[in-house]
Amino acid sequence: MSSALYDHETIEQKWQQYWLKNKTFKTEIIPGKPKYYVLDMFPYPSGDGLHVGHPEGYTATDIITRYKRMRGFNVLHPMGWDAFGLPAERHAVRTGEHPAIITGKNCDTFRRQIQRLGLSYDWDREINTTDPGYYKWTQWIFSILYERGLAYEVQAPVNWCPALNTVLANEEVKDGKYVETGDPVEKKAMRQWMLKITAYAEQLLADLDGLDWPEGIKAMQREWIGRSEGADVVFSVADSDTSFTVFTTRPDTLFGATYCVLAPEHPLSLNITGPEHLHAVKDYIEAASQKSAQDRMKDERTKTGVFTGAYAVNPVNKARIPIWIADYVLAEYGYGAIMAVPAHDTRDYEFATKFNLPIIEVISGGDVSKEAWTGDGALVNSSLLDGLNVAEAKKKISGWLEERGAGRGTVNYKLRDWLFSRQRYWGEPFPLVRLEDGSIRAVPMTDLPILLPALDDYRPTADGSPPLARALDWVNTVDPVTGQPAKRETNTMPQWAGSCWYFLRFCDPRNETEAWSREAERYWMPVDLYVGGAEHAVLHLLYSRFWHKVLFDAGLVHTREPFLKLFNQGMILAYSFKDSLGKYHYPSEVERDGETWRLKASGEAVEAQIEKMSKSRYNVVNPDEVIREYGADAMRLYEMFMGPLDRDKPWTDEGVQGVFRFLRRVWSLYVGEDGSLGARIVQGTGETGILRELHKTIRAVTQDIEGLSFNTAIARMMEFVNSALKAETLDQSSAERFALVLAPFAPHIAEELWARLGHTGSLAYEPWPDYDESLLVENTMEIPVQVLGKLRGKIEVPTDSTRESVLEAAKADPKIASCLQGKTIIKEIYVPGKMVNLVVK
RNA sequence: GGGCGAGUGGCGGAAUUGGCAGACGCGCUGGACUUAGGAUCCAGUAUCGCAAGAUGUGCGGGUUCAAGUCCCGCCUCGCCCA
Repeated sequence: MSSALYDHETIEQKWQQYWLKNKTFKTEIIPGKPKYYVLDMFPYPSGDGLHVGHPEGYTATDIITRYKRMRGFNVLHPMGWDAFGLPAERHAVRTGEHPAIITGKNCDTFRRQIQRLGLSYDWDREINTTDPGYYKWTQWIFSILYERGLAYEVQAPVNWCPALNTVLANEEVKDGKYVETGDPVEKKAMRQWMLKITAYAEQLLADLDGLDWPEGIKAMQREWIGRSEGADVVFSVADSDTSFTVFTTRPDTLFGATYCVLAPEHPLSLNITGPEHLHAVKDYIEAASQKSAQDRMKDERTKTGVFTGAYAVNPVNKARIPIWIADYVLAEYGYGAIMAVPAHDTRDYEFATKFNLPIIEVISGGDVSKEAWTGDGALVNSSLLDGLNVAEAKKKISGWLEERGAGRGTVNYKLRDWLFSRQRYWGEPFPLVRLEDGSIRAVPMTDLPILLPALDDYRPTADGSPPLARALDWVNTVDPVTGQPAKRETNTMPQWAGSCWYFLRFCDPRNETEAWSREAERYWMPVDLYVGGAEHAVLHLLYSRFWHKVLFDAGLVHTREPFLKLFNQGMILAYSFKDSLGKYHYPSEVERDGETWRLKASGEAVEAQIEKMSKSRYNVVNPDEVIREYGADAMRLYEMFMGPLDRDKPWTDEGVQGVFRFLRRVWSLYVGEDGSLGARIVQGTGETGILRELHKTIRAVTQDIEGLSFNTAIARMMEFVNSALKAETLDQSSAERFALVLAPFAPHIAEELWARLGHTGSLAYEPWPDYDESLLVENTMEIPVQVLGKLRGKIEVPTDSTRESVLEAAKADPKIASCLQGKTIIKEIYVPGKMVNLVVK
């Protein structure tokens, strides 16, 4: 092993095999040793293989993992596959092959690619959500939710995506489209399973405060939960014995309510409508049912509505106010009914203006003849509330309503219950059977897992039932308790299910008798650092927090929150090239010509832009190719060197070459031309200047790793190597220390250098090098001197100089002296160790 | 419209509490070595200027001995919520 050149391929293969064979990164509970749990958002193993975006987060966590190990922590760093999902199911539909087969192949590809990056996962903990040994426990957790009354069935309008043949959760739909594919989504009434996440709304909101998460993500979750304080107010319907409740965030404006609005879906809508209005109301309700919620919100500008002919009685002043039906009120929010206060609500104002409804000012401060006033002010026209401000009035009126049984102060949430069933094959079957009398039985733990049956055809049935309905032998079963005939649920769980608890399974992945042992959960949880993309801000992170809280209440985990610190890596973008027709071209087909890019073949100018990588834009960078050419260490280093971890940044091939050159320079620092240890490396003491550089580097890199500022850490190491290559000698001990510092970033080359420095075995558990503060102190320091805030010169003074001597030296400097000629110094500023500024006149 | 984030050389990006703007890398320019160079090494590289010097962190004000950093008012882009 004495090749002179930096042969990344040989080195990387050698050490990857070494790590695997020696199980270098195998992790076990070591009582008393401090633990650190570093988690990546585990990937869906798609058929396209790894994308350069994946290794960004994985490399970052691997650096932290390797660093923490060297710091003496027992680090849990596992990897697995979130492998249920639609692409595998589509493949099954097309080919008739069981989705487990393609899933297995894809996992193999991902594992191989990830292992080539030299990531230090404990592969003995690998998990796969589609493994019956795993989803058995997903089913078990569902049973816990079910038994705790948190899972229920509804027949309700749900988000149906015709292109996918399945329903979707609220969180998966935006602007009437599925967020992943953009396929349109419509409302359809279906029987579905829901999880009562709303029962945890308050806790999910409150516990955000204690988390070390990006503020933006916390804000998004807060917004999604959408807590609003207000009041329920009961309005009776005039000349009848019915009444309805509205939720309002502005009970203070109750005296300004001039009409009420029911959502078209409101149960009273037709009942209260007078005969002469019935036809119009029916038509309106029919039309509204065709529109999606998003359309209804979007059409805000052109508000529509219809009068019912009925009146409501305002409980505070017995005023009779008309009841309208309008689709700007959504059935899902609050009670599907509002009191409208046009003077102080923009949407109500528009509606009132359009339909000539009265506008009564109850809060002063604006001009309600022009627009709604939504700010604070003194209450007017409000009898008992007059003179109060908004906050005081809210409080007082809530109490007043409560005393009279006409309402009460309440809290409302925008968060809806989680639609938890999907009409798909490739997901976890529900651990439930339905008896002939319609009652539901949870399948006992001893009968889990409920395995997915193999099918000849993975499509939905002709009558639109989910694919599982084809497996008649499977569907028709018996009640495990009574033996009576029963049918299985044919819906499956959404892909989110498996990822809601995988971090718990990683603590104890081979346990066959429990989902995790109490001991393992106590030792490893919570996750100390969780790194992944921001696209999961609401969905996965909210769902798994919810499950975790349920498990906490069930006494199965010991922390309220699963993830202490969260970090979102940015996206890796890439240049794409588009011709005048809008057709994309591969980067290999274009070349630079000064400012413009041209097609190599025709010379035609093309437009270059930085975009998200995608196959259709022909700008995807394949990590396998990068590794083949430059090696895993270069790949890792480049992804970390591109810029701050949390920012989006474009990939450039030249950038990879830059870090590759750095690694070659590192190699040449240690290895001589004949392949043996370089002549520069000496025993005993080397140059002191380089020793100081090393200690500065260790300090900087240590701080940068702690702050996840890997780009600057790498810059520091580059500086060190540049200096070290200029030095005549580098002592053995410094050479060793630098190899250790480099190791978390570029582990293969670091291991190889460590070995060539005479060590046997891996450096993975070597202590992280300390730096010596006293070595960092220099005898002299350079002080910049400004005159009137402008840099005019620099002086070299002893580090322990007094203010007086520094100022004297500054004034004596010839360049400074010439600037001072003919001027009077009116102020002398010396920032110790930093700079001098002389103010002159 | 509201909330959050960003705007610094040709490019990616550095810059404790306000204290030398442009670290490090790419690219580019020149040179060395070489049959060759898209390898490697050396030097240079914010802008204008021969130079002294002047100007420079999206725009306009302000605070300060000193502002990329703090304050006020704008503009542009990204994300989230309406």
